[in-house]
Amino acid sequence: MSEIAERVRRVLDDPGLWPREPKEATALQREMAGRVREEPLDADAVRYVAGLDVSYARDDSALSAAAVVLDVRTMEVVDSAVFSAEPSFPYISGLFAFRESPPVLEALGRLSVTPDVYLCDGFGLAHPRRFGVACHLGVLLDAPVMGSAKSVLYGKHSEPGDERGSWTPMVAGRSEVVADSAALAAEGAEVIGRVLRTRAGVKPVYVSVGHRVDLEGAADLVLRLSPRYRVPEPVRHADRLCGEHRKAVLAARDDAP
DNA sequence: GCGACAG
DNA sequence: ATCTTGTCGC
Repeated sequence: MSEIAERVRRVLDDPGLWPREPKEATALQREMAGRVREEPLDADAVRYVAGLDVSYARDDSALSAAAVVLDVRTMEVVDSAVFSAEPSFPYISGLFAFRESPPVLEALGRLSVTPDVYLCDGFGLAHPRRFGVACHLGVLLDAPVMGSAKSVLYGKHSEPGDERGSWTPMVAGRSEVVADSAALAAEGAEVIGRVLRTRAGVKPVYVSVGHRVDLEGAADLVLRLSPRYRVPEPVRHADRLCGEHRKAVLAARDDAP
């Protein structure tokens, strides 16, 4: 069994990490947030990136998670894994990780290639308690994780320029669009993420540090991973894979009750 | 108390 | 997230 698979098993089997009540989950986030570490990420040294995503049935009766590993140097898929089950935690904004992490970890435990860094479809530090799913997975695995979300949950930001690669900082505070978030950052506001235009003229993505990466390195890598579409390639692949898997599971279930 | 609210 | 066809625009 791989090192990651062992770590995954240990984490999933620890009942103390998976509270059933929102109140306890929030308390656990506050506790675990102190373990997040920001470290320099040399995007040039990264080779394998794992994109993570989860797909749900409309009635919430099933879910499928996928992890797809890409070689950044060729942008080719080198490994992938999926896992299906029933949701064990409701969707509550801010407690997203308690719903998505278990199936994602199960998928990660089934990979053969060990990723250098993981990319979540969601936030890391850009979270009310500075502990989004990217931080959560990072701390549980003690691995480099970054987050790339498609909409804002928390934080003030201004709109980046229309060109691909243009960006503005996200700073702590209630979700709000401001005239100049870079000025707020320069005045000392806590920078929690970056609004990044991965495709000219298209809505940007929101990048934040999960664990053991830095914002600069994460944003650099996310941009490289998005040469053509708004959403970074590893996440696009994972999105497609878990969606197909989830549909297949539902079809099989309704086909042979 | 009211509104917001990753996927 | 999911349910869904066509359609507006470069």
